[in-house]
Amino acid sequence: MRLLIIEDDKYLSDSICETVKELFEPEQAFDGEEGLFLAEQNIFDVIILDIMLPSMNGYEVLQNLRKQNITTPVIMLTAKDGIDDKIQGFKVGADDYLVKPFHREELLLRLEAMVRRSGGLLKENVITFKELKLNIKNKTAEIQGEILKLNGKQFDLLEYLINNKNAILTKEQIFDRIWGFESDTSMTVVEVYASNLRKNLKKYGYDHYIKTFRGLGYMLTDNGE
Amino acid sequence: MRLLIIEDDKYLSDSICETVKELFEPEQAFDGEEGLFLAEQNIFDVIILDIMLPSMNGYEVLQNLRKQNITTPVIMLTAKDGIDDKIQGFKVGADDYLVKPFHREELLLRLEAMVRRSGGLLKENVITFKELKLNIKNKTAEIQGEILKLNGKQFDLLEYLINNKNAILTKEQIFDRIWGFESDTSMTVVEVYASNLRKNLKKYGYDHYIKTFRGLGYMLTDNGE
DNA sequence: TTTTTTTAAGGTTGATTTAAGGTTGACCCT
DNA sequence: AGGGTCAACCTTAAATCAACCTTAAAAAAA
Repeated sequence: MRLLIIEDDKYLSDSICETVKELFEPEQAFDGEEGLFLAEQNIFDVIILDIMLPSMNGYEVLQNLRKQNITTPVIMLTAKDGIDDKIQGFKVGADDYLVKPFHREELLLRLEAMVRRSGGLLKENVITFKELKLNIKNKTAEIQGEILKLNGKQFDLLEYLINNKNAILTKEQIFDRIWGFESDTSMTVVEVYASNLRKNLKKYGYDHYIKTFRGLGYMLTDNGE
Repeated sequence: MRLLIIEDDKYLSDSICETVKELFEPEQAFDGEEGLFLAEQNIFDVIILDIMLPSMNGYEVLQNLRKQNITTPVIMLTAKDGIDDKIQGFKVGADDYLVKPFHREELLLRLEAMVRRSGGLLKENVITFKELKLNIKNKTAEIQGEILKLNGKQFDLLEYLINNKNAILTKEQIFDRIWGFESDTSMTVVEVYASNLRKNLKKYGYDHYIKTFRGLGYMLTDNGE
C-alpha cells in the first residue's frame, strides 16, 4: 500500500509518515506541482492532500487529477474549518476531509476506512490467488504445497497482479509501480518479467491465468475460459 | 438509491429526509432494533446511523450488521465530539462519521462521495445496448451471457456507436475519433471495420442494428426497422 | 562467485491496412 | 417502366506492421 503525502509543512509531513508507516509505504511531496506530478503516475493507493500549498493549491491539484480520470482516493487536509472549504473539496472529488489539528488515530482510521471502501485491502502478510500463496513479509511464494522460488521483481510483479486481479494493468502502470517511473531502464523489461513469471508458473498450470491484452496490458484472472 | 436513516430524533430525521430527497429514497427507523431489522433486509445503498438510540445503540447495530457480512456503507452520526467515539465507530466498520450539528450540504456531499466510492463509479465502466454489455475498463464485451471477443478498434467502434445510439455518425466522425484525424490511412478502413463488427454480431442477430445511411454514415438503433 | 537485472536480437502472433472485385441503390435516359 | 451507369458501400483475403514473446548474453549487484 503506497501513500502519497502532499504537505508543505515538513514537520507535519514527517509526523504523518511516522504515524502510518506500519500500514503504508509513504512518499512525500512538498508543493503542489511536485505532488501533482507524483500523483499523476497513478501508482498510489491513497493520497493525503493539504489545501494551502506553494506553487499550486490542493484544489487545483485534485481537480487536475480527476480531469485525468485518476481516481485514487484523496483525503483533504486543512487548517481552515469553514464548511465552504469542505464543500469545495468534495465537489472537486475528494473522498474525505480532515481538519488540522487532528488526532493521529483518527487519521489512521480514516485511511483504513478509505482503503477498505475502495476495495483495497490493508497490508496483509499473505495474499492468495487460487492455490497460490504469497507471504509478503518474507517474500516467499507457495503453490500447491510446494515452495516456489521467485526473485525480487518477479515476486513484486506477481504481488501487483494478484492485488489487482481481474483488472487490466498497463505496462506503464506495472513499470511505474515496480521499477519507478523515473527509472531509465526500458519498458521491455516488463515483458521479460512477464515471460519469466509465466515460465515459473507453467509447471503448475498457472501461466494461463496471466493474460495479455494486446495494446492494453496484462491481467491476472481466475474466471475460466 | 435507497437510504436508511436510523435516528430517534424525529425532527432531525425528517429534516434529513428533506435534505436528501433529491438524490435518495429515504426510509426511517426510530430505534436501534427497528433499524437493525430494516438494515438486515440488505436493500439499502447507504445507511445513516445515530449512536445514541433507544433499545440498541448504534455501535451494536453496526457490529451486528457487519457480523452478518452486510457491507452497506454506513455514516455514523453523533452529538458527541470525542475522538474515542470516532475510533469505536470506525473499528466496528463505519465508513464515515459526522458530528452533530452538521451542515446539510456536508451531509449531502459525504453521501455522494460514499456512493461514488462504493460502486457508483463501477456503473460508468459498463455501457449497454439491449443485451450487449461493454466493460470499458477491461475492454471486454458480453452478449446474451457469452463473452464476445473484439479486437481493439472493433471494440472502440462499438463503444462509439453505443454511446451515440440513434444518432447518425459520419464516416469522418468515426475515422477522426478512432484513427485520429491526422492518420494517413484510407477512410475505407471504417467500412472494413463496420463489416467485421457486423460479422461478429451476426451470430447473435445484432448485425441488423447497425444501419448504414448512404452518403451520410452509420447509426446504431434499437427501434425496429 | 552466484544471483539478479537489463539489454539486445530474432521469432511469433495477431491486429491493421491495402487492394480488388462484388453489391446495392440512386439517378438519368430513352 | 425498364435498363444502364455510376458512386457508395460491402466483403474477403493477402500483405504489412507493430506488439509481444523468448532466449541468451552482458552488466550489475549481492
